[in-house]
This record gives sequence, structure tokens and C-alpha cells, in this order.
Amino acid sequence: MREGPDIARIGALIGDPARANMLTALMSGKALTATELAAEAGVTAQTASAHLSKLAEAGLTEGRKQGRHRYFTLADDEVGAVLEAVMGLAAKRGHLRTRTGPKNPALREARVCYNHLAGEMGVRLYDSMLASGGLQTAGQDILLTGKGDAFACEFGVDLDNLNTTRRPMCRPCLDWSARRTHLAGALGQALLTRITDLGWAKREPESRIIAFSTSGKKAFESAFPL
Amino acid sequence: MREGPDIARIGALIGDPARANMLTALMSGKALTATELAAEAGVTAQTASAHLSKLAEAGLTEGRKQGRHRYFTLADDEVGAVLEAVMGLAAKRGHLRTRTGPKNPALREARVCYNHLAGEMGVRLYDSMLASGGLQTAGQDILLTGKGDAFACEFGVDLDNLNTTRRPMCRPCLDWSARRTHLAGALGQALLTRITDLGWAKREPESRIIAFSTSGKKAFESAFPL
DNA sequence: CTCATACTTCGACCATGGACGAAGCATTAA
DNA sequence: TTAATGCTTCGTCCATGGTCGAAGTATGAG
Repeated sequence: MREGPDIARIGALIGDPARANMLTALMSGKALTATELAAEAGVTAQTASAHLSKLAEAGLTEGRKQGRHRYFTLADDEVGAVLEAVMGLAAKRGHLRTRTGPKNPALREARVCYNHLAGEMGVRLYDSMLASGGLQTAGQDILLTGKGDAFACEFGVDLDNLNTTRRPMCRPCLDWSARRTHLAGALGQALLTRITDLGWAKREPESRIIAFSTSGKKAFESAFPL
Repeated sequence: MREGPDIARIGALIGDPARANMLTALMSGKALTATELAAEAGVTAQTASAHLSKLAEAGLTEGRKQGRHRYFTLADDEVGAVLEAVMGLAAKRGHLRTRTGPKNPALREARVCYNHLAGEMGVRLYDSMLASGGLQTAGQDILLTGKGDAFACEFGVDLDNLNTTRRPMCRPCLDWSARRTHLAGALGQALLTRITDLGWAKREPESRIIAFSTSGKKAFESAFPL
């Protein structure tokens, strides 16, 4: 890092997109693992590890080791308050910012986020299930309703198997590109698996892109109407 | 700029040392010209111009043209508040940051700041003159006392010529690397000129470094004791 | 008028640091 | 034990963007 006043060090830390996404994710107050943060930021584990080292070294985050996981949180609420302040500034000035085109349109449209569908189509899936009453928000949590349960069965997802796991069925995930919530958790993972099994889309190797076929996209859009 | 959340754009803006120095200087509330800000940041006018464009485009600063000057201020007090918040965070975490070695020790020790001496030796000059009663602070301004007047004459600076100019005799300048005040203004410039004329030091071409000779440094230290 | 100053734009260079592959260590599961 | 997972370290590559020289525009001074 170049020579400069201390304020620049903090700014540079927040200024990197990957780190900013990590910090944004941690604003929920939840402790997240390094792998989860890597997915949130859209980078590999190695890169995330380097970022998390820098954040911890600067005292913005804290990590505690638990088993073979490392859980990260914001160091304290002052960090949260500063991030909130900067976000407020960003939001107000946002409207007059230069047009921000996505680097890779395919990546923005549909990609894998850890193990579930993200991007615009991920947001659509979530919005659609919320609108149809299959999902229901309860504060920070998301609940699967009876209606949603039935929908999932019909869609071909085996819910009984999922229930045995310890992972939460539904988890909200803040979208990297769209800054909108989409569906993570066991159900989110299962739905993505089912979508690929149905042949609607396939994961491109060596990238996070999920490529929908033309017919697959049509089927997806009728299954998850807005 | 890369793709990323809005918060990263603000962070990256603050994260550059040159821009951080500019913003820090503007925290005084005074309107400063582009040239002054360039000197404050330790960059050339072109570079400063590019930075000021970005800051203005993002809505962090505002500039109004007056004659052939452009005066810049922070856009509003929310920007000031955010900067203050980030500074507070930087100050608290500062003590546990990794050892920040100056990239170029010579640059940190003595360099030219626009037209006067800056760096550790610039700070020393200022502190020494303040301690000996040659300078006196009066709010934001710095005054040259009778004692300081006599000292300057003895040191070989022609004060009469300086008085004819419109520039203030003494001006405080916030140090780029040390974050300490040092002496700018007509006197600051004249003192540096005299120091090089005496052969104590010489400007290195192609850099901002002021290289003191061993004997020159000794002479400087006895002329400006702490 | 000419000259000097303040600032901007253009172009090119290059250092910083973010990216990932490969390989390693540590912990847990089987 | 072996295998799998979570994470880190090392090494390398390369895009971003900060930097300045040169040249151009505008404003004011003499």
C-alpha cells in the first residue's frame, strides 16, 4: 500500500469491490465463514483469504476459529456505523454516477453464488416465490409456507432429504451485482440442482456463469412468473 | 473503475493518498484552489486536476470558478461527517496497524512542498521557530514576531523584498507524511531558498527530495534547535 | 498587444495490488 | 488409517488507475 494518511488506508480497504461486498455481507451482523464471504464477493478462496487478512489486520473485522471453519464478524459497531455512513453517502450521490455497465452480462444475468442461483434470474426466482406466497419473510429469516412446500414437491425437489441437514432451508443472500435479495440455503441449492437436472441450464466450467438454453429460460420464466 | 457496490466507489475515492490529502485539507472548511490542493497532496497540477474531477463527479466536492482560480470545498457537511467518522476509525485502529515504513525515507525526511521545506525537517524548522518565539500562532494564522524578524535577517533572508508581495508571510501547511504543521508562505519559501544557497542542501532533480549534506544537516540542527 | 498564471486535456508509462493455480497445513469424517 | 473439507501460503500474471510531460485553453497583468 502506498504512503499516505491513515484515512486512505481505511478508504482503500473499503474501496476494493471484493472487500466491500464482504463488509456489506457482514453488515447483517451474522458471522460468516471465509468460504461464504468468498462466494459473496465473487472471488476464489485464496483471494478471499488475502482480503480477510487485510481486513483483520486493519482491525475492521475479527475472526474466530471454530472447528475447521473461520467465522468472521465486523470488529465492533463503530465499524458498522462507519460503513452505514459511507453507504448513505454512496446512495445519495449514486444517482449521478457514471453509467456502470456490467463487465460480463452473462455473469450478471445468472451465476452460481456458492451453491445456489444468483444474478437477475436468482432475484427473479426469489421475487416470484415471494409474490406467489411460497415464501414468507419473518424479520431476518425466510420461511417456506405450505404452498411453497407443495410447489417444491411439484417442481421435483425432495424436501424430506433436505430437512435432515442442519443447514437452514431458506436463507436470504444479498446479490452481488444487483444488490437485491435472492434465495440461498438448502432450498436454494436444491432448486439450482433441479434446474440443471431438468436441462434448463448448465454450469459453464471454469466460470461462475450459469448458461440457460433458450427453451430453458422460457420454462424458467413460466415456472417463476413475476 | 471495476464493477462493485456503490460503497466501494466512495471507498476507492477516499482510498487514494493524494485524494485523501486533498479531502483532509478541505476539512478545514476553507475553499482551496486546485494548485493549493495539488501542493497539499504532493502531486503535479495535472494529476490534481484529474483527482478533483473524480471527486466532483462523485459529488464529494464542489468547485466554483473565480477569475482564473477554481476554488474547491467539500460538497456539504455530510461529506465532512463521513470523513470525520472514517478518520476516527483510522485513528483508533492506527496503533495496531503494520509497521508503515516510508517507501522512500529521504522523501519523508526532507522534501519540497510546493516551494517550501516539508517532511520531518520542515516540521522541525516550524517547531523550533515556534519554541524560540520567532513565530506565534494566532488562530488559523501564524505571525512573525520581532524576534523572528531579527532571526530571519541574521539568517540571511531579505524580509523587505518579501513584504512587497501580496502573499502572506507565514502560512501553516499540513504535512503530507507526518500530518504535522510546517511553515509555508513567503517566509517558508525564502528560508528554503536560503538553505540551498548556503549549500546545506540541494534539490535532487527529477524528484521532490531535498538532500542535506552531513555538515548541512548539522548546521540546520544548530540553527533550528528543539 | 504580449506575457504570465491557473487550470485542463491528451498521451504514454509503469507501480500497485488484486486475481487465480498449485500446493501446503489443519481439522473432521469415514 | 485414508479421504474430504476449510483455509492459507506462495508464486505468477496482468488490469487498473495514478503519475507526469507536453501541449492546449482561459483569465488576468503589464
